[in-house]
Amino acid sequence: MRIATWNVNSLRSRIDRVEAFLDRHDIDVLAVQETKAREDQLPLMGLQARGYEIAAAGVDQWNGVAIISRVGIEDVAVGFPGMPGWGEPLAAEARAVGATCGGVRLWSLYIPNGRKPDDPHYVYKLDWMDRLRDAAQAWLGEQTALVGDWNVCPTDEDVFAPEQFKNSTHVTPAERAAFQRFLDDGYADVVRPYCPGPGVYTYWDYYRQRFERNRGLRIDFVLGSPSFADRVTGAFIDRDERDPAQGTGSPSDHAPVVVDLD
DNA sequence: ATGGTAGGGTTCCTA
Repeated sequence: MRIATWNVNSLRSRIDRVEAFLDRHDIDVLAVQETKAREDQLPLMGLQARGYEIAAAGVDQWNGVAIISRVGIEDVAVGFPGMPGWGEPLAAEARAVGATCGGVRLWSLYIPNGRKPDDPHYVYKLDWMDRLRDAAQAWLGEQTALVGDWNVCPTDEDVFAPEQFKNSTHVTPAERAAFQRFLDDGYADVVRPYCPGPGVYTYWDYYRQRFERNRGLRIDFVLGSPSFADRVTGAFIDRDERDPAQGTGSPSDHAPVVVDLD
């Protein structure tokens, strides 16, 4: 089974690239973030024609997430118990959707950006991560994958210019500690062993030709529970999908991350 | 300290 995660920065404007990506790499399950579409706006026709089903966090928000699967989608959950806003009508901005696909419990996540370290959104980000951690501890015994845009660079090696990010979100000790706690609990970054750094990123800002100069960040991760990690046989970051010179239409600012399971 | 690009929730806001 082959799974992937990709912050597409609008599913509607990226649908041609998404469909081409699914075809090219023979993807079974794709978790997407920043769908920027209501449920009634999702571009389903091409996906359904390819045999995929979709589970989306059904609110009107730019941070929306979804899971696209051709190996079944069961037990869909919008948000997780304890998530800030969980159970409320808008489900806390729909930053998390979980489903069981082909025996794997997959969570498509958009961790709050944080905006600025002195912004209330930064406090919300740290709280959100801790609440996710609380819930995720209960899933360690299952085949669980926490995938998506974490908006955290775990080490200086994951930032093209650490000195430029000194007073920015994504690299603060508190964010790194919040990320590290998932690893301490037993979740593993299953991609890094196959994509060693430095200079390996998943996101490049649109401006200043950051991609062309490989000035990026590594912020998209697949964290696997032990029984999930045991099944991983390979992984890669599809940099070509971030290349404006390749494919149809403009690219997302993130590249997809692909993981193979036995 | 600022600005640069992309997408939508648009003539501004978020990333």
